[in-house]
Amino acid sequence: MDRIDHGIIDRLRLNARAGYADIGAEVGLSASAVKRRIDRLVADGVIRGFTVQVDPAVEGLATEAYVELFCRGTVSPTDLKRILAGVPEIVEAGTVTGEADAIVIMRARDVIALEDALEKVRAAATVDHTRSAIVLSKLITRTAG
Amino acid sequence: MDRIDHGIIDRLRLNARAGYADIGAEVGLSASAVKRRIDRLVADGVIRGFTVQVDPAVEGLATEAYVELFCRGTVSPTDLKRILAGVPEIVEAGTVTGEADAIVIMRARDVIALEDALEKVRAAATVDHTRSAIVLSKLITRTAG
DNA sequence: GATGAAACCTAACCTTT
DNA sequence: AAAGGTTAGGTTTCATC
Repeated sequence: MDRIDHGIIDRLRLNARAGYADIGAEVGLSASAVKRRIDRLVADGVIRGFTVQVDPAVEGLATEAYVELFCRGTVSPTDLKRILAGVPEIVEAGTVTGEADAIVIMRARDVIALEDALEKVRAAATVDHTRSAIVLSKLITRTAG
Repeated sequence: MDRIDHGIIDRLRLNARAGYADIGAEVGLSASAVKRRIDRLVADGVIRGFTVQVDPAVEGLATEAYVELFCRGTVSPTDLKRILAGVPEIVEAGTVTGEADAIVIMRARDVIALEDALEKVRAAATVDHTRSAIVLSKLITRTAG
């Protein structure tokens, strides 16, 4: 993982279908040298895969929300994980510093479906309450999701 | 967006570098028909781009934070977008319902780098203050990011 | 990094509905 | 018209040196 590997990954991030020669021109390497590096990055697990970014509206997952989770007493990350794993609408979740115990990102077809999913989270005995912020307009999306 | 388009996207999701002929064999179309459909999906904005999934640990972006943004007066989503677009550490951002004007997800090497990035956001005249929650442990990751 | 054979992409043209 | 198939060329990939 040197400077050139990072350059190659940056290029692939912008366009995973770019040709080896094009990438090589950017990072100052021949096409075959670029291919050897990419093959190695994939073999080593640095690159996990090549994927496509799709308009969420088309996917039927237009409604997104950031949800803060507040629990009763002390809950271990393992317990939280078990509770959240069963809700497919949860796209991302993590324990956090600050007031809340965890922050959860959810995606669903519409607000109704989102509320249903939220109800599943709230149903857990350890969950005291939640605070949701529904996304109105997406400003930046640099993840593949 | 018929059944075949969805099939093509599913294939691309698994491997964005797959050849047109390979995809065609899966969905029952010739290579050129597949290319025409993919070109159309990109032109129509259904496919936003092709990207790479990288092991976050290797990338040195281990530290993540959810940041609530509070602005002075009224700020348009367009203005917000302009402010946030210049900070590469921002992975996702959107305007939201509730108290905050926007929620921003950031990723950086460590807490120091995160603070630097946060400072760049705060530097904007329209930003009044921010409230950050640093991720302690990731519980669920269903996005490609 | 260069080479050459094989595979692939791409655009033009033709056929089908 | 709109969508798919076929073909031919130029280009890219990929193993080998």
